[in-house]
Amino acid sequence: MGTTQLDTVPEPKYWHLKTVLSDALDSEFAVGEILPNERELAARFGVARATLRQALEQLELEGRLQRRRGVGTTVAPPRVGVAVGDYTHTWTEAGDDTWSCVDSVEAVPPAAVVRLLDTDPDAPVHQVRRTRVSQGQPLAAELLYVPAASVPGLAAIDTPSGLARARAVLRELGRLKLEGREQSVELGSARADDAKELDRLPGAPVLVVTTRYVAENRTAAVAVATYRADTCRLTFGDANGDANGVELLAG
Amino acid sequence: MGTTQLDTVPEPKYWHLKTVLSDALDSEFAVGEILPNERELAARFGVARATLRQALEQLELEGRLQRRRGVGTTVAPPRVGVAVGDYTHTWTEAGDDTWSCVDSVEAVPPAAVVRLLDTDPDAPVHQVRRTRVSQGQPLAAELLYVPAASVPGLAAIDTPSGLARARAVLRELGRLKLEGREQSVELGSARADDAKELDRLPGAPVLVVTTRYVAENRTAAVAVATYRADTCRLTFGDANGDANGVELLAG
DNA sequence: AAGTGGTCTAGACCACTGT
DNA sequence: CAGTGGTCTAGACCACTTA
Repeated sequence: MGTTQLDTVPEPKYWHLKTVLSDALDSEFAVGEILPNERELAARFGVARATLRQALEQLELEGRLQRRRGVGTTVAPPRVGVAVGDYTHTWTEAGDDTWSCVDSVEAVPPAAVVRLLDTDPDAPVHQVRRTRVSQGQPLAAELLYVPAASVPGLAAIDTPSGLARARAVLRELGRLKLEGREQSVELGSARADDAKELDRLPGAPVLVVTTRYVAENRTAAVAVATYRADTCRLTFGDANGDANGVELLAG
Repeated sequence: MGTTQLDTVPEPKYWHLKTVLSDALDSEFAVGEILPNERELAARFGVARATLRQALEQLELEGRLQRRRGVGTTVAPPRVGVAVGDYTHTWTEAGDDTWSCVDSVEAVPPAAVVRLLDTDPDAPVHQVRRTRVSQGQPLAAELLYVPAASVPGLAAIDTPSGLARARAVLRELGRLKLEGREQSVELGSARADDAKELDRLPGAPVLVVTTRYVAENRTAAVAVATYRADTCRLTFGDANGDANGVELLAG
């Protein structure tokens, strides 16, 4: 298997520390259990606190730990599998694991989104903010960009803004017959507003899912959803008949 | 748009620094250009080097920068879109953007993979190592787990190990008629062996794509591919007719 | 050999959470 | 309030690349 070469390169301390801690998590700790605080752990391992933190950071990145300021470091449960590749809950708003609207405004989208929408760079579009929650835990925050052309039935002065308006946009969007969809996933860091929805600090690692919805041979809408990278595993089922959206890839 | 509230919470220095640097990258630097070194940048902004590094780290995570020890920090090109959701190049080995075999051994897979394979926990399986390269840049390292039952035509003593054996396993695997596939994406950190293939340091952030191949109502194989999170954007096309695997979501 | 980013230290203070 | 994790400093040394 792996290179059994005698490490000519000495392993960094934090890397070794991470391995030791990881093993300890498997054998000596239960999910939800709280670890000794950072100062004590650092002392116990004979390293500076910064070095210990480097190890903890990696373990949190891998979804093994959860750190909360003022509280402590706890052992994280296994990541939740979140379906992002099926059509079942696209615009609907019902059940435990679906999107729920927050609000809506009309504004000019960022340049990156304009490229996908192929609208006028200065043309305002409907922006609908949604969040996805499962089992009480916030999973994702989304910003949906809907050109006015995609919701012709929506009177501009229908409702000024807010939740009612968001629902109105989605209702109109539901009339469209989707012909296809393109998605991409990349690593990002949470913007301040998203971080707030996700109950994380700004800059927290997130998986950014960009979806381009195609209808009538045009881009009907673009969604940019940021999922908590520490707690989520995104699933793209191809031949699975899972009823609800949240399901594990493993048994 | 953004909360225009007067920040009751003072912004961390590294966060503000990141914003400033990000803007500078957009306006004053070209792709591939080399930045001033960390010590000088830190002095220029009047912060400790560790603080500056925290900002650089985030920008690297977002794919804006590329740091190489002994060389310097350069402005990264936009992320490459990598198709992971189509069937075209599954076992084949040809062209610029495909998998190329490295070697193969027979060994007992880790527990997490055993759960997906539903084989005996102690039963060895064929493991094929592959790498995915595009435009000279390594994109991903993969470990394919193939139970002996999926490749009945392969004599156990066909070839001892190495590249020839890897090709033999894939050839036999090609005889199977795939019925479906399940994929998941999650954030991870590169193991030492993967990091070497990806030309990164151990612990570098990666997107781990786990694929379960289904044939004849059984799990034919499981692939665990780790993509460089800094340089890759994974695309899951649903209605796109892109010929080659590497294509942008945007135009 | 010089210059780069990567690791590590031993402190300090701040922001947040609970009681 | 005491205790937690988050930020920040000013140094030091190491590993690596390039010339």
